[in-house]
Amino acid sequence: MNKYEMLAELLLPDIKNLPDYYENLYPARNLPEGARVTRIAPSPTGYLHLGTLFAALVNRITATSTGGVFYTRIEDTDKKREIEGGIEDIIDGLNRFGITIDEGFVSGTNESGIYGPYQQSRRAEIYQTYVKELIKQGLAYPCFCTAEELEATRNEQEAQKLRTGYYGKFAKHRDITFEEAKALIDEGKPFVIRLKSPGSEENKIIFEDTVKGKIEMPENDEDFVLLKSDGIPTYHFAHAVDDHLMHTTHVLRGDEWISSVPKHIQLFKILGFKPPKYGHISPIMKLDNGAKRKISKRKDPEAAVHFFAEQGYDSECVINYLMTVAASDFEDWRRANPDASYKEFKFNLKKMSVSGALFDENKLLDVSKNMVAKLSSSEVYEKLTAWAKEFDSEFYALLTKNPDYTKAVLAIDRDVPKPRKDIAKWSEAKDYFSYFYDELYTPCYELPENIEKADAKAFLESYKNVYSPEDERQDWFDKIKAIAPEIGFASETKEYKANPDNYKGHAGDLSTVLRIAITGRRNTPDLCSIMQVLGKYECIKRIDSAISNF
RNA sequence: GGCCCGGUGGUCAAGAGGCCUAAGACACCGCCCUUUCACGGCGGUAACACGGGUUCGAAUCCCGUCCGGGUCACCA
Repeated sequence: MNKYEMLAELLLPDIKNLPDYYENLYPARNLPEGARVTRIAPSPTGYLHLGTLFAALVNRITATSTGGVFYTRIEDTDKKREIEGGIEDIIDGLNRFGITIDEGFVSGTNESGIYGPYQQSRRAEIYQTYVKELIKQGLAYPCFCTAEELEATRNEQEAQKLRTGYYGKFAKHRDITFEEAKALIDEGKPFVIRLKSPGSEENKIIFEDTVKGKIEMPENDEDFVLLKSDGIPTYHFAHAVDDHLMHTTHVLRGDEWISSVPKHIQLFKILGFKPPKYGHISPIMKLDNGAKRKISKRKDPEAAVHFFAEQGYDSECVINYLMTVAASDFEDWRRANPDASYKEFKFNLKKMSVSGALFDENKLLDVSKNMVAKLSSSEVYEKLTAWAKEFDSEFYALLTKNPDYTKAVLAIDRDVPKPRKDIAKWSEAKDYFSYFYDELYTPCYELPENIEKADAKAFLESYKNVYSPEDERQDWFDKIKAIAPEIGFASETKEYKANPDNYKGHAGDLSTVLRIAITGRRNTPDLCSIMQVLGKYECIKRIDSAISNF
């Protein structure tokens, strides 16, 4: 045994396997040419974040459009930050948005796949096996520096305006001998394992980022930590080992990782692994006091994906919105394929935006409106009530008290060739449909400026006498037109426009009066249908009330 | 501060040296259609960060400046 081998035994005495054991355990995937294997590796430190959802979408769609595999792996190597239920929250959250997972944690805490375990805290032995091999080859070594010592050298570097970090002459234990290490271990000193970086800052590495293009950076020369003192790897090391063993072809992650690519590439090289292709996704930003900044968990409610559920955005709408952000050609495709699932879209990483996009709620609203307008009234009923059940029990009770009535309400202007684009998110529905429910309805008797109160009253008085709840559209409007001349209004809009001075207004204005009397607002779906749904008793009641309140 | 990445209308963006008098979408405004409300159609306001090159020609290539973002942990 040479010195390095002795050191390896001293440091990791319990590791008996050789890397080959794992290389054989996790054989190459049997996939067709061009199939991409992607993954998302969240750490269970909090609720599902918008950025995580976005990254998951990009990975998912990349795998599906190449016939590949998308899997999840839990990066729980930092026990301090872990929160209870974090895994389920993220995995189930993904599923709720229709992101299906082929392998790894597929739902809740259910794991599947032959490349597991898919949780880093249960893979310690695997990482240690590879680290041990590195130590044997003199490519890794123990470092006994304390946090204070590290802090001190950093201060020193800053004072001398030098690059901070554990490298070169600042790598105190780089050449530690077996004897020195043994003495320190016998004293019970904790240690980490660091890489003995063969890199130099003078050298440049160039890599082709699948979304950002060619990137050139100085080679890594830092002896960064591979294994923490608890024997658990850092992200960098776990990434190299896992993505190699799980045969990931494309690592698509947030661009905050871009600066550690030199470390990663170096690791793959040293370990003798073939590096994956990297694609760095720009974060979704937010405008804050005129400045663009990455959306933040702490400050922005919309950072938590839960926000969208609460607001009543349909999960599919959110995904479609995210697709417009992810792929600049998605909207064109959507126009050409209005009814297709986004999953059929041929996604191309190169079409991704290189700079971070601002989160645009208007756009989300628009995407949602268009999608909700396509829903049938029974689908709307299902989704609306499901939402209300979870987030607005009072509204839910109202909605479900008389399901047939609610369905009739929702059917207005809906199951038709050109549906109304009105609701974008379910939380808007309560106000939007309020006049259908006495418990929610607050009348408003404000007339437009061009209509006199006396005329409005006179019209309503006449209308009340001819109104019949059975009237279909044509009859319904004919009655309004018939009354118009009696009170100085034109029955035809054209007549009025031809000679505006001859009339007080036109039949359209009178329908506005009726609309206000019945619904308290000037903008609603088809009034005739509304009156049919409301029924005679309610309509007469509201008309009477309007006559005395105008 | 070092190292990276980016900068086209209010927002998302197309754009790979001449097709750019710069597309499209959202938002906003106007008009038209219309038996109400919508839907729809048409149109409008509005942009290549700045300065130098290279070139017959630059939004596109190069350099610098400025601005924005990221990163510099035993966090991921």
